[in-house]
Amino acid sequence: MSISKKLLNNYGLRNTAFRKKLLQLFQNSDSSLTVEYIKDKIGRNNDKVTIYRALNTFEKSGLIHQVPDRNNLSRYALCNVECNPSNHIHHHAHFICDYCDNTLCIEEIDFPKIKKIKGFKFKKIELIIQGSCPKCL
Amino acid sequence: MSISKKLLNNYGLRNTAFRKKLLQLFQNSDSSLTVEYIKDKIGRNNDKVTIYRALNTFEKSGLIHQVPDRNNLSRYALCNVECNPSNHIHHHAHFICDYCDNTLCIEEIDFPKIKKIKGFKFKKIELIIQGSCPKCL
DNA sequence: TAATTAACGCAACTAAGCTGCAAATATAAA
DNA sequence: TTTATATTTGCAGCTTAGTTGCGTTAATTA
Ligand SMILES: [Zn+2]
Ligand SMILES: [Zn+2]
Ligand SMILES: [Zn+2]
Ligand SMILES: [Zn+2]
Repeated sequence: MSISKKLLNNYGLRNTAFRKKLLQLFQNSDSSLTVEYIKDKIGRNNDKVTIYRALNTFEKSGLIHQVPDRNNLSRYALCNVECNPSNHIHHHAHFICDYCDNTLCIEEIDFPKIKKIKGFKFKKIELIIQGSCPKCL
Repeated sequence: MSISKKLLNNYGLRNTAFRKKLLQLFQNSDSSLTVEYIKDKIGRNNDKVTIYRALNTFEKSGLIHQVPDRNNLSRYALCNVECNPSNHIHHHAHFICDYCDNTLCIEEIDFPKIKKIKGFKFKKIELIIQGSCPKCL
């Protein structure tokens, strides 16, 4: 399913000019985006509240997913096209660069199998790696 | 080396009444603590700034380490006694409970070996698991 | 085109965490 | 023990990411 089709279908999202611009920002980037970056790129015509709400909506729809950020800010990356509101689980690692503060989704890593522990129920496993990214190495 | 001795030795930390109380809170708990919890337990005589600064100092000394929190709040847990200012790396997973919002250090999990990827340098690997803890299962 | 409903923009708010400074307390020196 | 020095604490006020409410605007539907 194409991303614009998902935008239309899921939750009856309306295809507004702002949302198209926002989606393009993600598609034109090879990494995740912070609100600050989006604010800068999208121009100050659009309010930060609009950005926060759109990100929220996009996340619920399975268009984007939140990724960890070195400074604990809201940060999002595109999902693969298989995600949707009810199935929205990723099996890739996230890499945080200590130097450029970027976060990257890394599909190349074999996601570790974690064996159960008595007394716990595991629902989601996240692997976060810190270090230096190709640009900063 | 005992924990209170570490408090004295490392970084020349002064053994104040507040710090002893704070350290005891950690020692008397089997999980990690938030600032909110500390505020409640320690009484309102002590200012939140004092708490934040003490936590910061404790972390630098290798007494405690920050753990992930479900709501992105500051949350800390005791280190094992081997930690110190210059060697402060943990090889255990962190478990976040979706129901009681607690975070637990889990030593029982075999920490996965992640193989290198060309272009990256990995310095630290974190494993974060979500689900329900024994109390909430 | 008109009616309906969702999205947007603005202003004001919330709350975690930080900074600066003066007063209090712990340690070291005399 | 007293004095001097350095660190910690408490207070007040600040910063800023993210949220809430509400009236206006724009997209979809009939
Ligand atoms: Zn980098
Ligand atoms: Zn990702
Ligand atoms: Zn629980
Ligand atoms: Zn831990």
